[in-house]
Amino acid sequence: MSSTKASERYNAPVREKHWQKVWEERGTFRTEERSRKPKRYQLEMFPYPSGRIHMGHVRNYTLGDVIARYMRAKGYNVLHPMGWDAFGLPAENAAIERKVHPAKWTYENIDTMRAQLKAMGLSLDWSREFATCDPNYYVHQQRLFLDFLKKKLAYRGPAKVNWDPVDQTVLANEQVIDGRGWRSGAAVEQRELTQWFFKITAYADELLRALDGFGGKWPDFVRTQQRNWIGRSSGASMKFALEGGKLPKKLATLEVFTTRHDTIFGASFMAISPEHPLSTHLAAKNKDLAAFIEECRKIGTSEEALAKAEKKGFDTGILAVHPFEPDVKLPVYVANFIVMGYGTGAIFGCPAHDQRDLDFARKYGRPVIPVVLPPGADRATFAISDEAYDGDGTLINSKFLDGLGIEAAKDKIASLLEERGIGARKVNYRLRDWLISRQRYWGCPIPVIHCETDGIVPVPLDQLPVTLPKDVAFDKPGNPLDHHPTWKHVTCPKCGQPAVRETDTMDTFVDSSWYQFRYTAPKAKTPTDKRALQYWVPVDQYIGGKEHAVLHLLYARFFTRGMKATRHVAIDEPFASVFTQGIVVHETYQSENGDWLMPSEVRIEGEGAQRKATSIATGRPVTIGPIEKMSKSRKNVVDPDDIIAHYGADTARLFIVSDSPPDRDITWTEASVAGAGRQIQRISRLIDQVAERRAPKPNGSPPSLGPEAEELRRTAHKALNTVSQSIEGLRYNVGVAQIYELTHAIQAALDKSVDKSGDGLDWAIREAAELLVQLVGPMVPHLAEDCWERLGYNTLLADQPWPEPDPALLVDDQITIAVQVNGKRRDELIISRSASKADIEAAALKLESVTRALQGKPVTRVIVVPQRIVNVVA
RNA sequence: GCGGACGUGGCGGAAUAGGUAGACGCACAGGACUUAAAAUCCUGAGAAGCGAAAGCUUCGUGAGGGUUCGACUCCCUCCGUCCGCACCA
Repeated sequence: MSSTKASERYNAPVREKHWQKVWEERGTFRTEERSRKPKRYQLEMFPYPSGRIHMGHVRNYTLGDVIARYMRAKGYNVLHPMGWDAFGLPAENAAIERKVHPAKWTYENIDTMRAQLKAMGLSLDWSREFATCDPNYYVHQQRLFLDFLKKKLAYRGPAKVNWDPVDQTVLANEQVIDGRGWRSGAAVEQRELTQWFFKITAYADELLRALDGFGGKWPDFVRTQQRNWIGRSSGASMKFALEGGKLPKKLATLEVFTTRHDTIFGASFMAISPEHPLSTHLAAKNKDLAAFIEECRKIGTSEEALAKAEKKGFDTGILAVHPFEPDVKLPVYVANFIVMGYGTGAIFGCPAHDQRDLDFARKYGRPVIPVVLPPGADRATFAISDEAYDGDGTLINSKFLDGLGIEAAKDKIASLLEERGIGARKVNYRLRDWLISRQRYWGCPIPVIHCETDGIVPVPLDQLPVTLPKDVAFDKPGNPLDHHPTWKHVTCPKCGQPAVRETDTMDTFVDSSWYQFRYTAPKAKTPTDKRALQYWVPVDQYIGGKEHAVLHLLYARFFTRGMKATRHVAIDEPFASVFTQGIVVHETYQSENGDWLMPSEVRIEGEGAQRKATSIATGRPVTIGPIEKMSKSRKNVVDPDDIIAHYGADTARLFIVSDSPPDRDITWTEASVAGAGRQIQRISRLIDQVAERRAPKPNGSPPSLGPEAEELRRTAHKALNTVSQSIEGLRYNVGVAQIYELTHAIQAALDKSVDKSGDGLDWAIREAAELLVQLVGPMVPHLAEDCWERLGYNTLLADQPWPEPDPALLVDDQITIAVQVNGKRRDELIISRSASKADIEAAALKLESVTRALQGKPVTRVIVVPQRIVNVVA
């Protein structure tokens, strides 16, 4: 490059700090409190303050920031807040392992991470920041809890937990490894505790039905997974009389829930859960059964473990009488794959038409009677081997049901059950109530008091918040709140007698179930502020990880309904639109002795099959492993700070938005980051060259333009159109590709025209360059701001309205369409956009390439799709 | 085990109301600039084959089948990878 200025490198780290200061000083991203503008609530899932931000955060917040900045430019009053999901298990682990108080650990992490996020140049309104561990936040959550309690949306009930007998503590499923506590190594037991629940099942049907209205706004997979999670199934309850043992009256009939009551004549056994009252009753007098149940307990509480376990049963010797064939008696087993939490915790087994039942029947030698004949199958020869048949068909071997279809048979059985009073049509849900009790310190205290005389007493509102004691010890096993010397001892607010506080804290999913509302009025004296809510909710676009597809998003949906029932909000659904991003993945590296190495500790040479890695520290060879999700355990992490310090935040941001579609996983590679860094420099240089031209600012209507200038304008306006659409559709990678094409076009124009006047090229270059700067603004905001200044403006780019494309420049008069012969492309045709079918056909048939491909065969048909394609069929 | 998604050159990806597959970028090769290197710019390229060249032919979107004038796109079967499974967040 000829000029000295144009060859100067853009010093991103320095300029980024400058612009961040300018934005902060001017309060550029402060949300307007009172505004006539339309609102836009842009939210990304807030982070858990684990220590330092990771690339997943960088991705999440970059994706959101692009929209937030774009919407701001589009004239919206944007709410784009940030806070901290600050309660949770890792803080307590740190307390145990490093003897740091959870609060200290958490707030130090928050300080670190806040500084890191600020270095990313996000357009956040930091004045609304809060942490969920702050009593100013959780006081409102306690109030919500009490309101839920009043409405019976919160209640106490029994639940099974993983109990570590050595650590005297409840374990999370992820803390149970192969049936043992992760810290103590002790065999984990199951204990039944009285726990707090939220009554999410009260809204099961509503939560399910509302999903239908999310089409196009929520990812389909999230909707499907939530549907499956709620798991509505309509079937029937059915009572079986029991024989063969002295059973108390309550246990003498066994009720099951089934969705396949049509297959009742194929029933060959009964199975009940190890936790079923009948199991417990029988085990009291049967040591072998008690041992079996004990064995089942060791499988754990997770559904996954239960499903993977080998199916086992224990014959109780009790028999169940078939409701429609009194002579048929079915043995009752206790089986490890029957879950107490679903239906009634008991089933009848029909091996021919259910795979699990079939596996069980084969194992325990129960008969397999087919009762549904597949269409076209021969009744005489149809048999079940090792695969159950769960398809459609006609009933056989089923007395009065024979010949009926499945639905008709279900209907008949259900009617009979109801007539005889031994069952009924029933809708069942897989969804269970939300267990919110946690026997942990670092969570929101549940604000109730247990009194011997008055029972459960809510803490009076004027005594909220119930704050966590600061002086806690983590050296003893168990819940620190429980063995704190004074904290739990209080007087009953009702009778004044000594009483104890609830020492359970809330699941941290509660904290994140309503934070989206708190941002709209973070300092309000009540949980929410009506006026602020009215303007801001719902969240217009929520962005976060796929792993939250069910739990977090479903809980927040439930909580919103609960808050509506308790008059804290007026809407049902918190998130109008949801987007789930992919994860950030990276290669893994292992030294000879199997230790994992960080990417920064490895030197890579060569490429393809020749690619080799060595340890920088030792010079020894390193094995390059598969590409996996970035994780501390695999050490395949790249610290965002290092990237920002070296290349600048814009490079990290550009890397995030180029190439990979936001919803797919993105592979972090050093080469691609360096590539993004080069693009930053390229744009910077380009703008310098344009600025040096001192071309007129493109105010008013364009001068008369030569063909090159006209072409450049078309390219620029098409890019503007594509980029706008790509941002709105969260397909940034497509927009970035357009931006690169635009930079090429501008560069080519710059190289072409020197001192030529009258063709308006300088004018077009100037216009294209300004558009380019505006288009990259949401993605690489610091660079864009810098370029805007270099183009001679003393305004902030962040305050500029988003440009509008000239529609006339978006459509070409001449277009190229493909010409096929028998479906194979043989040529192309440049033709007027408005060409008729006949014109296109005639033009195509005249082509020599078409004649040649036809090889003299007569044309039978010509398919013409105007503006797209012509296909000559011979 | 159950539920859900994804699969396109060496790599990330583009093209979906079924209509020119491989835009754009990375890596690579050649060239320009340079004493040299870095940086930068230009050019090339899916694979195989034919041709001196312009160019032409065939094959190609995880595998196999189907629908269609035409399939990355729709349907069926299979394979692989990833995510969730209720106390991680």
